[in-house]
Amino acid sequence: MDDFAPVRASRTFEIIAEKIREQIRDGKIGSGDKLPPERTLAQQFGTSRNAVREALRSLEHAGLISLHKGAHGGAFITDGDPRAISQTIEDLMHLGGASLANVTEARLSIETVIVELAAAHGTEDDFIVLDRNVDRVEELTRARDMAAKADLNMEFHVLLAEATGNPVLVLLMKTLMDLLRSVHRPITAEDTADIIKSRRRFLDLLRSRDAAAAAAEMKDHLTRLHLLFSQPESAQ
Amino acid sequence: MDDFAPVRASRTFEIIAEKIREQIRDGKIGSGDKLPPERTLAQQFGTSRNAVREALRSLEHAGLISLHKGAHGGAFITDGDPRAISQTIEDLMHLGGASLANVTEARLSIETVIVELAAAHGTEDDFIVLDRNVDRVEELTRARDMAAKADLNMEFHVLLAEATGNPVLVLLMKTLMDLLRSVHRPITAEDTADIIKSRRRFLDLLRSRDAAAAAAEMKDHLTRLHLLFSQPESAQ
DNA sequence: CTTCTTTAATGGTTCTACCATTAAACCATT
DNA sequence: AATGGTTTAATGGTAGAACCATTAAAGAAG
Repeated sequence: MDDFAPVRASRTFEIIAEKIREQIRDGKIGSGDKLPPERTLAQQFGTSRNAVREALRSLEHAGLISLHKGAHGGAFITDGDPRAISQTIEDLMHLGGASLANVTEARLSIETVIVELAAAHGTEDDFIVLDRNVDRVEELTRARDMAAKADLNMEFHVLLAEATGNPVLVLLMKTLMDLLRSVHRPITAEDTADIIKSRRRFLDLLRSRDAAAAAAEMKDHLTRLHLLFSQPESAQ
Repeated sequence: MDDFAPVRASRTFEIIAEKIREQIRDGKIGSGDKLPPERTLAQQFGTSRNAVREALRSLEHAGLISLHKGAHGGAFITDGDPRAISQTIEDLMHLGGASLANVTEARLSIETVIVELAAAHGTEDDFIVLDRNVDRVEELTRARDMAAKADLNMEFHVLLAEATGNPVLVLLMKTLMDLLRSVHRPITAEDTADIIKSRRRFLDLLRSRDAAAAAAEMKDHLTRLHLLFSQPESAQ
């Protein structure tokens, strides 16, 4: 591996960014808090406003802060936006030559693992949240609100990841969903009844802690969707 | 999900960054190429150098470019640095409250999947590369070069991911390894003989395309290491 | 031919000024 | 009093010029 990478903590804006990161790590500032205005920060750190801005730019790109203009604007600590990662992966995909099929395969693989862990560690509360999601999908299907339905369908997978109790897996799933969303066409109306039925079966299996059967059900469902990929309209 | 996010493509440095991204996507500039100097870019885009610098900052944080000072320095297109993602995930872990155990669990899960795919899609060339890695680990063990050995051991997992032929999985594995490396203590000398033996068995199973047995061997090995975690010295 | 010095290119930093947007305070009309 | 417009101050965004620090190459000295 390429260890011994040049250290370069020399640049002042990196130091500034690191100091702010520290404050977040140490809990001195947390989600929702506002950082002082740029001019104040520049004075406090004894640097130029430019350096502060470049530091904020870096933190913003990392999804740690979000900037708002105007009076009572400023830099606010976010609750962690996974889109930062998605963007990065998307960039690297272009450089590394990854395809949509690669993303899909990775997603299928991770989903399988998540199902197993969710069956093992998921609580009844987790399952109820999943139930509700399916209920809402059913409603929206009747209302023919396809855009909202697509979002909910993606949310299902994220909620499933949350049932594992592992934030890292949640993050990975969110990232992959975000990636897929950026290239997907609007969802179609068809197959929805099937999806809902499959989901209900899946949740039953999850409740009975039958990881293998649940994984099989999910895999079955996903590969069926996977087939739709090559066709003009696909989804989720 | 939180769609309808504020668009905000207004800021000029974002437009600049996007233009450069486009050039990379369209292949007009590629890995290793050098961007024009900041002053030139500012002139070309008709903006201030400040805006250009903030755009470059963003691209740098994304791991797309790397900046070098001095004559013949400049902004060079990289081949995609996964450390950008690691940093981001590390940040989000702090915000989201993820633990080292969470990372380890995620890694174990993904590793299992990777083994299966590697057994299915890996070529003899891939396996040879893995053989060589184990050979080198053996050498370094005799030479007692622990630092280099630790790197090689991590490389093994990345190489295994490469055997799946899926760049996304490679990226995920690199990221997780990078995360683990940042918190790991130096590897110990013990158990190395076991590791090497286990790896050789593992490669044999991989060659015979016995995904299940290979996964079992790897899982066995990893969980044994996992146990060492709670003890003062651990590794890889 | 080697070694030191100079030089020019380039990113890093600072400073100052001004623009654009936003929310709140204020005021005027109804 | 309620409504609606206007001003104002706070704050991020942009611009431009000057200077510093570092680096690699060219040139000078030995």
